[in-house]
Amino acid sequence: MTNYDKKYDSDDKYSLRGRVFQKLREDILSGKYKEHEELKEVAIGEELGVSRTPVREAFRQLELEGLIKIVPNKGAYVTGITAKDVKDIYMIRSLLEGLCARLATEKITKEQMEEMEENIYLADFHEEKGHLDQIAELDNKFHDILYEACDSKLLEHTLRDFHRYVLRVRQKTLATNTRGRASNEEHRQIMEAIKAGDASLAEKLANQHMINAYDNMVKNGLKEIYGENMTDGKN
Amino acid sequence: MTNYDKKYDSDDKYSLRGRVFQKLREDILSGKYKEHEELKEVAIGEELGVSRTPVREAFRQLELEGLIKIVPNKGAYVTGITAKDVKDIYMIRSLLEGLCARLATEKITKEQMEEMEENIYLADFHEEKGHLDQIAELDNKFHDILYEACDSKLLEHTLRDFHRYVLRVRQKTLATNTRGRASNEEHRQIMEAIKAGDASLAEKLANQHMINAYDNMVKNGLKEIYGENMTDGKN
DNA sequence: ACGAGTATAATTGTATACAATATACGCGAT
DNA sequence: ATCGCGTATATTGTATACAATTATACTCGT
Repeated sequence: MTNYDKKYDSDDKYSLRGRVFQKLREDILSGKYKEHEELKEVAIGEELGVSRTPVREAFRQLELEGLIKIVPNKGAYVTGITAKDVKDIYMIRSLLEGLCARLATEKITKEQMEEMEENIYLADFHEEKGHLDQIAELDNKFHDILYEACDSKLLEHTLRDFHRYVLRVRQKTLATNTRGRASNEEHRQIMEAIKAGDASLAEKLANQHMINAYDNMVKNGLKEIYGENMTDGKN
Repeated sequence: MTNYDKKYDSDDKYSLRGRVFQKLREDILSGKYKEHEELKEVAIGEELGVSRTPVREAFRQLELEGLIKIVPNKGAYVTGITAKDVKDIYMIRSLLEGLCARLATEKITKEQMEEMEENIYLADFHEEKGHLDQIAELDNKFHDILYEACDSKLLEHTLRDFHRYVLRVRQKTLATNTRGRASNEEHRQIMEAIKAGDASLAEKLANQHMINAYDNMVKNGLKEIYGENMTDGKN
């Protein structure tokens, strides 16, 4: 019997392809490669000291993650996120994070619950100290815990994708204002609803948490960041 | 200025990689390659008359579509769908198809509306005649139209992914009983809600449409098909 | 007969060579 | 000057060669 169902990271750190994939994803999300920039196989291969083969395979993965777009016989381009895309993602996430919280209410383990409480405690601490990087990291972590707790591989995977997709935008806004405190307070309420076993409440709070996050983004600078595309998202 | 944002199929039909990708996807969904079966690069390359290179790249894409799982240095295996996966997908789809219908209510074009009405009309016809294949195809088509009509690339893409993912299961059950008629009737109600501009009703109906589809699957044979994994999905 | 260890084969991972395609440039005609 | 066209160049697509890893089979000792 083979062990096909063992848990392997699809982006393994040990193959060249995996390393290239991770590096490029990091560089795109961090903004090293800007929107619509063309990624050339040889250039990236030389920069990382590998041949085109693993680079090309990494490209295929990046494309399906939505980070680049490959045009046959032409090239690979970093995908742009329009303001409308961001709005759509938050609408979708609002529903799915709600579902996730609802499911987590019944499925969460004691360890995960503790991790969640610790996360909120730590976030409070760093909020007081004004450690913006840690706050952003803990915010991501909270959602990761929630995704894991819902006990649905598919939902977890889907939410992670969307979450990652908006990281570029989210980090900038979370670090520039007082949303951190409010966000953590909402995390606390979600956590307490889950702890109390109130699935409906947890769902509703998670729904609203996303709506608030989005509203905040719109208020604080989404327009500047993606100004030229804002017309699309006017709706 | 480059035309990076033009619409190209990510699975282009003209490159070898694209053709391999489509062929393998088709073969997996149709059941030619069974669950947990190992796909070997050389074997598939020879069968299709191509080298390993395009096959390997197609594999990367298939993995991110969730159809196969690549274990580093070992091989590529067709992923199994557990009963729990199916349940999760329908939960997710219930929410997202609802969102899709809601958005479509405001965004649908006259052409799409007509296409939808025609779809339902045709489905009625084939239902009378008992043309099971056409019924299944029209069912898929209805959802495709709806996805397009919501005017959200991301939501459309997400829903298409899930839809495709359960095709293996869905076809079997839709073709074996009287769900076809009920399904088309629900399509009609959704369509009329959209036509009447009642977004909330359209959303609610689409939600329920998915729940009904799932319930029907459970009643009619999901257990047989994925019997050995049903315990996971007990919930 | 059984298991450890090792050689052998099969398979994937990576690099390179070659082919096809798209882009850029230059040259000439108008 | 501008447009058309052909050649040169760059870039991606594919095939093949080689390296590394994993699976298999066999030998040998007990």
